[in-house]
Formats: sequence, C-alpha cells, structure tokens
Amino acid sequence: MEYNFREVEKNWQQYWADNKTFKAENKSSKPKYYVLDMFPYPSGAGLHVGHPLGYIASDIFARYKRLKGFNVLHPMGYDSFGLPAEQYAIQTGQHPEITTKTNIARYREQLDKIGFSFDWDREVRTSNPDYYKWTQWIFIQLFNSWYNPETNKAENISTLIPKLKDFDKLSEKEQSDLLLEYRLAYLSDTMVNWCPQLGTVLANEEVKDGVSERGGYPVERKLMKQWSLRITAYADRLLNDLDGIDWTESIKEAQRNWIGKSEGTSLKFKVAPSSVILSGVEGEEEKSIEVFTTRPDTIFGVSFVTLAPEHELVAKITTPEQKNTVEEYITFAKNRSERERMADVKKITGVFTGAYVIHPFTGKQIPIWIGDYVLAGYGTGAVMAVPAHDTRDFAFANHFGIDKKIIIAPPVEWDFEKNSYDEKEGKLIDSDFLNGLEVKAAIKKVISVIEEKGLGKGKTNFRLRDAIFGRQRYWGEPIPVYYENGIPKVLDEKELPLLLPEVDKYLPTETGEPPLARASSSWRKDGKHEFEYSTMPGWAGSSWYFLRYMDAHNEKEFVSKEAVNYWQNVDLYIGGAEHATGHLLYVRFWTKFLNDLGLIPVSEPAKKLINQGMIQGRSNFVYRVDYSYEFLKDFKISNVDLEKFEGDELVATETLKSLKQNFAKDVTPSIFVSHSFYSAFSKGTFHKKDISNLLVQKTDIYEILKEYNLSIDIDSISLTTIHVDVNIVNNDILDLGLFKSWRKELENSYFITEENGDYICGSEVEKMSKSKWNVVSPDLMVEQYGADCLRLYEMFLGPLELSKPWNTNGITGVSNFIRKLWRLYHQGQKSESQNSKEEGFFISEEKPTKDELKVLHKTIKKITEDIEKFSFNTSVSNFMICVNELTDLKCNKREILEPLAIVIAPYAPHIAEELWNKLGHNESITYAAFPLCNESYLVESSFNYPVSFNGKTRFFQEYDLALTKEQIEKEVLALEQTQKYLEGKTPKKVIVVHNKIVNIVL
RNA sequence: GCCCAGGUGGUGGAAUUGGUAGACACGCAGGACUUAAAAUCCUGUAACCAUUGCGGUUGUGCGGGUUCAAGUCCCGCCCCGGGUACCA
Repeated sequence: MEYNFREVEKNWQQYWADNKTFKAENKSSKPKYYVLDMFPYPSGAGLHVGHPLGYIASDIFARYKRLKGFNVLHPMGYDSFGLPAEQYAIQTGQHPEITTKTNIARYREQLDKIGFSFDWDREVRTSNPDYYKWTQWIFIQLFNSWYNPETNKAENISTLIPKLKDFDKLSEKEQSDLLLEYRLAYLSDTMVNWCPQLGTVLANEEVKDGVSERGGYPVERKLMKQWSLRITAYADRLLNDLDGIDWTESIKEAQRNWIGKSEGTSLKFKVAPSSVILSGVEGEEEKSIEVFTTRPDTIFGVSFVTLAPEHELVAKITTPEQKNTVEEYITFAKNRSERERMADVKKITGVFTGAYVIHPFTGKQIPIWIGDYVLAGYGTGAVMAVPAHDTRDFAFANHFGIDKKIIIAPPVEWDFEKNSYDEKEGKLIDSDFLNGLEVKAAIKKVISVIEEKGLGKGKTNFRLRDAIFGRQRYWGEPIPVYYENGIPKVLDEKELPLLLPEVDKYLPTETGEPPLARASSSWRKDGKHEFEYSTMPGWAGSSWYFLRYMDAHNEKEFVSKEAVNYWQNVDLYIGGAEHATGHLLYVRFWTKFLNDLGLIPVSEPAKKLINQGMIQGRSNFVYRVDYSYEFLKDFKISNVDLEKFEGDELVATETLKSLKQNFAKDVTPSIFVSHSFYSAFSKGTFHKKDISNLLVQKTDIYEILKEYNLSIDIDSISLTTIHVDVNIVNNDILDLGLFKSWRKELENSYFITEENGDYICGSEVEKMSKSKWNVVSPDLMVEQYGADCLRLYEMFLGPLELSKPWNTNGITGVSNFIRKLWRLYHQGQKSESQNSKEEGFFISEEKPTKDELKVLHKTIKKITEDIEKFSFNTSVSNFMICVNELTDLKCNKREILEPLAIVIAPYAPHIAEELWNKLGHNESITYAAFPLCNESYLVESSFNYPVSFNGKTRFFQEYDLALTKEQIEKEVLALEQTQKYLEGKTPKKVIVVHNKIVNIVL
C-alpha cells in the first residue's frame, strides 16, 4: 500500500482542529514552555517558502517539548495594521480592513496546510479593536509616566510633580508643556524623517540608505510636532540587560551598535569677547560653546571647533563679514536631502563663522566653523576638532587648510600627512600638564582637572534616539489623545477603544492633514474636542503581542496577573535578523516599562532567540533579441518620400521612421536565445552578425524579410535579460509551451535553443519577491509532495540560521524517505498478488535484536541532541540513516517502530499520527512520551582503530575496548602491515587514544 | 571604513573537547525490472596518477605557524553575504 499523503494529512489536520489538540492551558501541573514565532504581516502575496522556515523549526520544537511533558504555548496571530493594505486601499478604494481579512484568510489556509501545532484559540490581530484597545491603554500608561533617574525606573507622573519648582504657579498650558518634557510618550517639535510619497514620518529604522524601507521612497529631514516615545531613558538598561539573555550574538551586537553608548566628557569653550563684540551682541552675558568629546586627552591638539549648521549659537556669533556665507551654507545644508548627504559622505562642506573661542587651558583663540559632518541631534551639536587624532577632523582640516597639532606620539611609525592617528595608544606630548602620560592615564587626569575647574564633567552619550510614534496614515491604531485648548490629554480607560473612524478617502486632506482629519465632525471627544489625527506605527501592536497570547480574550486587562505569572516570558523565539534594531528593541523597551509599573513580572520578552536565515529566491532569465529592420533600397510606398536630403545628407523621413517602428511592433516576432548564446555574446566570442545569421537560419523571419523586402539592421541587435516566472522553468529548462501562454505578447515567440532542443535559462540568487518572478509558494510543494515532506525538506536544506537560495533539487530524496518510512511499517505480509507494492501494515510483537535496539537508541540519542541544539538539518539525515538501517535489518518489531514514530512526530506529524493510529493507539501522538536513550544498547565491546603513520591513516585494526593503551601499542607494532609502513625504522613514538586512533610517529 | 556571519566534491551540506574529511541527500554514470516510459531497486561517484590486482599523491579560500595529529587552534591576507554609515 503506497502512502497517500493527501488523504492522511487532511484527516489529521481535521482531527487536530476538531479536538483542539494543541490548546494550551493557563493552569497545569506540567512545567510551562512558551514558543513564539515572528509575527506575520498578512501581505497580499501570501506565504512563500521562506516564511515557514522558522515556523517549521519552532513547531518541531514545540511538538518536541509536548512529548517531553511540557505545557506548551505556541500561538499565532497577525500584525495586521500596516502600509501595504493602506496603499492598496488608496489605489482601489477598498477598505483596508477587507483586504486584511482576505489576506489573513489566505495565510490561515496556507498555515493550516503545513500542519502547524498552533493554539488557534489564542489568535490575535493587532487591527481588532479588542486588541488595539490595550495597545492604546499601554500608550496611556506611557503618557502618564516619567523616568525617575533616582529609582532608575518608570513611575507615575504624580511622583514627579512635587520635585518641580513652583509647579502650582504655572498656567495649565505651561504645566502641560513642562510635563511633556518628562512623559515617556510625549509631543514635541522634532526633526523627523518625512517621506512625501508615503505622506508620513518614519522612525529611524524604517529608513534604509535615505529611502523608506517599504517602497523605497526618498526621505527628508523636517521639523514637525510629533508624538515620540522616550526609549532613550531605557538606553542603559537595554544595553546592559543584553548580557543576561540568550540571544544570538549578532542580534545583540546590532542592538549594542544601535544604542551606541559612548563615554566622554562635556567641555565648555568660552566665546572670545572680541567675537561677541564683533557680532554686535552687546550687553549679553558671556557665551560659551559646550562640546562633547570622548578624547578629552587631546585638548591641547584642538585647532578649531565645529558647530552643526542648526546649532542655536550660529546666528549669534557669526561676524557681519561672514554672515552671508554662513546663511548661504545653512540654507544649503538644510535643503540637502538625507539621501544626498549619505551619497556623498566624502564630500566635505563647511564655512568659517568669523568667530573664535578661547582655549580653556592655553587661552589662545580658536576659530569656530560650522559643518554638516556635525550632527545637531547628537551630543551637544558641537565638537572640538583635533585633526591630528581624529579622521573626520583630519579630512575637514585638510580640505580647508587648517593647521594640525600632534600631541600624541604614536608607538609605531606614522605619517601624519596621510592619516590622523586615532588609536588610544601612545604618550602625550606638547600638552602641558599631560605631557608624558599614556593616553588612558591622560584621559583620567584631564577629566579630573576639567571637573575641578568647573569647565565640564564626565558624561555618557547614546546614539539611540527617541522613537517617533505618530504616523500620518489611516491604517493604524488611533492615538487615544484629544486636544482641549491646545493641551493634549489622554482618554479615560473607560473610553477605550478609540475606534478607527470611517473616512471617505485614505489620503491626506487638502490642507495636508492626515487621513483621520477626514472623519466626520462628530468624531470628537464629547462631541467637541478634536482627537489626535496621527495613528500609531506598525510596531506598536507588535511590541507587546507576546503578552496578549497568554490571555488573548481578557476584556478587563491587557493580560491577567495569573496568566503572566504563569507564562512569564517567551522561552524560545525564532525570528529573522531583519528586526534586530526595530521590533526587537521596542518589545524589550515596552517589556521593561510594563515591568517598572509592576504590571508584569519579567523585564525581558524572550529568554532565548534564534535567527532563521533568509530563503532567497533563485530567479530565472530569458534573453530577448531586440532588433529592428532595415528597408532595402528598392522598398517603396507609392508617392511617399522615405528619404530626403538635408544639406548633403540623405536622412530618413518621419514616414520611414514611423514605418520602421510599426514594423518592429507588428511584424517583429519576439525571439529568445538560450543561455549559451547569451554568455558567448557577453564574453564577446559571439557577435551581432552571428545572432543575425542565427535569426535568419532558425526562425521564419526570413519569410517575413522576403515578403516585405527588409533586412535586419545588424547594429540594432541587442540582448535584453528578462525575469521569467520560475514556476514555468524546471532545472533551468524553460517549458516553451507554458512560456508562450504566460503572456499574450509571447504567443508567437521563437526560441533559439541549445543543440538538444532545450531552452536554458540564466539564473541568479536574489531576494524572493513578486517582481522578480521567483516566488515559490509552499502550497505547490504541499500539493505535490505533502506537508511532512515540505517540513522535512525545509529543515534538510541546511542549518536554520544560514541564508540559502530555495531550490527543490533535493526534495525527491526527502519524498523517497517518507515512502521508505511508510514501507518500514508495511513490509510484513507480502500479498498474494504479484505486485509487491501491495504490502499491508504489519507489526511483529517479537523481541527486537541487539542490532535493532542499537539503531533505535542511537537515533534517539542523536535526535535529542540535535533538537536541543536546533540542528534540525542533521536530524533529518539521522532519520534517513535510521530508516535505511532498519530496512536493511528488515525490522518490523513494535518495540522499535513505536518509539521511532514518536521521535519522528515533531518533524513529520501527519505520517507519525497515522502510523501511531495503526499501531493501535486511539489518542493523538502529540502527548505520547518521547523515548529516552538507553545507553546500554550503545555500548561497544571493540573499536575499529584507524592506524596512522605521521597522522596519515593507512589501515584499520579492531581491538577489544578492554585492552590498555600499552597492549594496543604492542599489538599494533606486531602487525605485518605495520612492519610494511615502518620500513625497518623504529617508531619515535606511538600514540594510542582510547576509542579514537592509533598514530605511529616515524 | 567599522561590526557580524560564512568560504569543505558537480550541488545542498556532515564531521563531539584537535583524532578515519566528504555522513545523509541530490545530480551523474552503469546495471536490473519494463514492449516502452515513469516509479522502484542494485553498483559506482573528491581530484589526479596507477590499474590485472595491490596501491600512491594531493586535497576543507590563500600564505605562514603550533601539534604525534588541524576543516577545527594561533598570526597575516583574499573572497562572498548581512548590518551600519560622518555618533565626536
């Protein structure tokens, strides 16, 4: 009986759904285990084979943990607010909710087909009001909190007010403004990443290379009033707590870099009195410029100070002579888009302000420059420039011809003409009281002097910026804020959820307000106060979803105390590295915040995190020959001039030009050449002339040429590479029939194939995407090979964390394995008929042999080790080895095959259930007990030692493991073969490693 | 530039604390079954040399080193992928 995976898989999926097999309980005597997956955004393209990679791995682990006796929480849901649905809504007018629902239904269908063990009763959708009610509620908690540096945690804003001087005397508006400077969710004028095409602001990590991550539209800097979250308050804890969690080093490193802690000192430079007078600012108190530096030891090497163009002092200190230049520069810097700035990082720009500061130790005058290499948002927006010991200052000084002063003697040969010396090694020179000190000692010393003299103090800066939280978009959570007399106020908990209002269009208003401003005028707090019009970003809902799964239907709280105390946090999270600095940082931030308020008992969302690699697409290409015709001399159309003289030159008339074009369009068949022609052409070993000859020989083009009296214009020939749908290509061989029916215009195509008649496509590994026609959907694989096969194959492909291109070359091997596994349980009773395929299920109750037990227990041991270290690819190999060996032993004993079904169940659950059922069990295999390895079956009495000479293995010799090293040495040396390799010499040394190797050194 | 991960047959990839390099699978070649094909099964398959048989040499990106022994450890370099981008 052949294995009918279609029927079996369908039946068991139905059984699991009907019996709620994977329902997790919030109370259990079993130990808990929480396995979480990446939160999917339900896109219109559906799942491709890359998505399930991590889901399969986590599902294997979840199923394994159930077999190991854990109460497993393994939920799934949807991150269902987001840009793509809204963009689609703008194009089609369809409500994003409808698209989202359709897409979710498709995702669900696809997920179900793969046989995941999700507890679907806990499904969440971030766009559902019963979910975003609590996202809004958390926002309100953030608004009502401030970060107390003394207790080093978030507290209710009420604990702040007594610390504020004369708070009561302020007006309501002033009080509100002041508190906004402390609230963890706050409104402020900030420089934002504004994306005009998307019509919204974006957070830093949503911008890649100066364009939006979604869609790739340009982004510019703009000053806007915006809601932000004060994640910077948590910078230190986000950094330090990384040490305590078992996440991949690369993610932790990415987060460390993103947080970017740097320790240094602030230092004030007084603006020279002469400059203050020159700039005409009289009667004002002394001005000073505060810089931040990590290298205060280089203070005696300062040759200028640079301010960011936006620095507030720029206008005040610029001398009248420099005023025009400076203003021009500021305008230039402002209008330079982010992308431009990034594109020419090497381009050095800046101007002199005409003003000077006084060196705090030498009293000398130091020029003040402005330059856009200094960022307004980092540190103080001003730097002390030490060109001899800082790469950027060096470049700036070189460009503008400013002097450099060497104050550290490098311990190595150094050419200061070519490079600055930035290392923290060497002795200070020309530095007054720092002379002779090593850099590190000098830093300590100078900080103490600076602090003593009150010039500045030790300070820590972070690269991390506050997260901009408002989006000028429709399809997101409404921010639960209204404005009363211009004062932002949050809604009361009872008023939640603040529902997303209906709008007529999903576009900004004519006055440039976000789409929510289109809501009817009744959409007001108490019918009168305007609500906030921006919505929350995509990551709002995903910053706490791991908590909601614990208690998905709670209407009174975001999560109950009991639920969160039981489940704590995620034990295993499997997700992609692309969320390293976005989602994974925000979710840590929210977790710490909720922990500070005492709402949850944990301060990290996930104990262990594993990255799954990306599955790339393998694109296929066809090569189209582009060409045009030439009209032969005697080609004529009555009474129309085809060519005319312009001066002495004969040129084509418009008529001829358009004729040529039309012919190209109407008559020209599409002609495609196979890959070998393309590569020969691009290598230059094949020429336009050769292609032209090919066309004439291999196509009907000659007939067309004759009919219209044309010839091919050889110069016009070129090859165009076109993506072709990988689903009509098999092993790089194009299915010509399918290709012709792929698109209307390809119907009459010609193909110039290889000699054997195959059209070979080109190929390349790229990101899997719809536009590259290289998307492979799991549905097809499931349809053709079954879910178990897809699961095993995706694991078999290689280590989970490695990125690799999708190819199905090896899938037959896995498919064969599943059939072999099935046959192992069906090889007992040969039927009477001649067709040996008709074997029935047969299990023997006989005692297994030693060999059979050894194979089983070896496999149990391997698989257990593999799963524990997430080495799923080697598990699959080990299953194959096991089944091959048991097949060779013709094993059909219950004591072997029953445990084997359990071991394989996490990987191939459908076939395992079916076999388990046939073995006589009425319950699902899900809660069987994972077999333990009995080492006693694995004990060997002897070992086949490789005998090597100088490390080179020559032959093998079996010895009893009871023999001592000395005995083995003696035995080996006595062997005839040994004598042969000794060539009469006496070995210098003989190394015997028990159970490993014998090495004879000559 | 900096940070992270990786480089092993024709291909995907195995290889425990340094201890038989290439498990398992694909592909390929040959064979069996078949009218034929598919499916299935069997045999071989790192390269080179030798070949009647035995066998030998080289080999884990490159160059050095440590060691009885290196894919694995150390030093220097090259290449591919991912992240980051003037963070003072």
